[in-house]
Amino acid sequence: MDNDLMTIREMCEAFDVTPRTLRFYEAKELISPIRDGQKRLYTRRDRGRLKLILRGKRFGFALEEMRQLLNLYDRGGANEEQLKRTIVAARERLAQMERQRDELNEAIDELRSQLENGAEMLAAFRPAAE
Amino acid sequence: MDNDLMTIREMCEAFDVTPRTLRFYEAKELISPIRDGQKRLYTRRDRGRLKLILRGKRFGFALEEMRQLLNLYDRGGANEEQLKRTIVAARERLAQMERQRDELNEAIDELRSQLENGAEMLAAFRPAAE
DNA sequence: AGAAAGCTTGACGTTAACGTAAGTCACGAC
DNA sequence: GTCGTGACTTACGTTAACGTCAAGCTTTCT
Repeated sequence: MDNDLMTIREMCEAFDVTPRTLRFYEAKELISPIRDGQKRLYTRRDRGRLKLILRGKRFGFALEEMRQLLNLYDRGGANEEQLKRTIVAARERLAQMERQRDELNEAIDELRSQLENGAEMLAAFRPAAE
Repeated sequence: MDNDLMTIREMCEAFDVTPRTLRFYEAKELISPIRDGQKRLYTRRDRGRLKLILRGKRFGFALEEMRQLLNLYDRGGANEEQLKRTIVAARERLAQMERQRDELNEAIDELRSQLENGAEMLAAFRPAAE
């Protein structure tokens, strides 16, 4: 089982990303595959990190934020203090996401009500109306 | 009542935007204030358009989209055909927004459930866990 | 062995919506 | 007249997350 080492191609297919993305993440120090000559080989650790990175993206975390979180873990995830920071960061993000969703909902309601007014929709786009 | 003409400063305060923003919108042909010498003077029409632009932004419309919508209206909002296009555009945007919100909600639920697991949150950020 | 494939690094390009800096102009105040 | 103030134009800078060449090195197929 060379199941443990994957080429860049395999990684791309497995995670549905482009090679450029993986190299980019590496340049940003988010992952650090080993080298066989000049080729990159990704370990299970890399896959784990990538998985988290992609998940983080779905949460809206920026890559830099994810890097910090991953580093926090590396330097002792067992560390109570570090863990707390991670949790705090996550909580803040959660709050952000909820605010964002609320605003989005308001905008949706507003736009929908405009639409429901049928042709009165025009009023919404009537410049100097009245 | 010079209520009808406003300077760039007054506009900025009234709408909470910077001068740069107004000039930028002008460059993008979203508004077109008249000139008193070299100074810009904004009419009620400009204010109406700006209001719509800012509202559109809250809806997530890009400036270019707003420009098109505003133009549609200008060239005969009374035109049945144009109106339909506007409505279609709005409907599509609405659908987009709803999809976006749904995804956001999923991410929120996911992140929240991680957090609710208290310290198990760590698991979410545990690279090669298990 | 020669060519096609695949990987690599490097570096510039892209998009949106302005920010920011530099140098001019014009006008009321003194 | 000239100083301060505000407005103006022009143009480059910014941010994020890659995309898109370009050009060279290997490995692989035939």
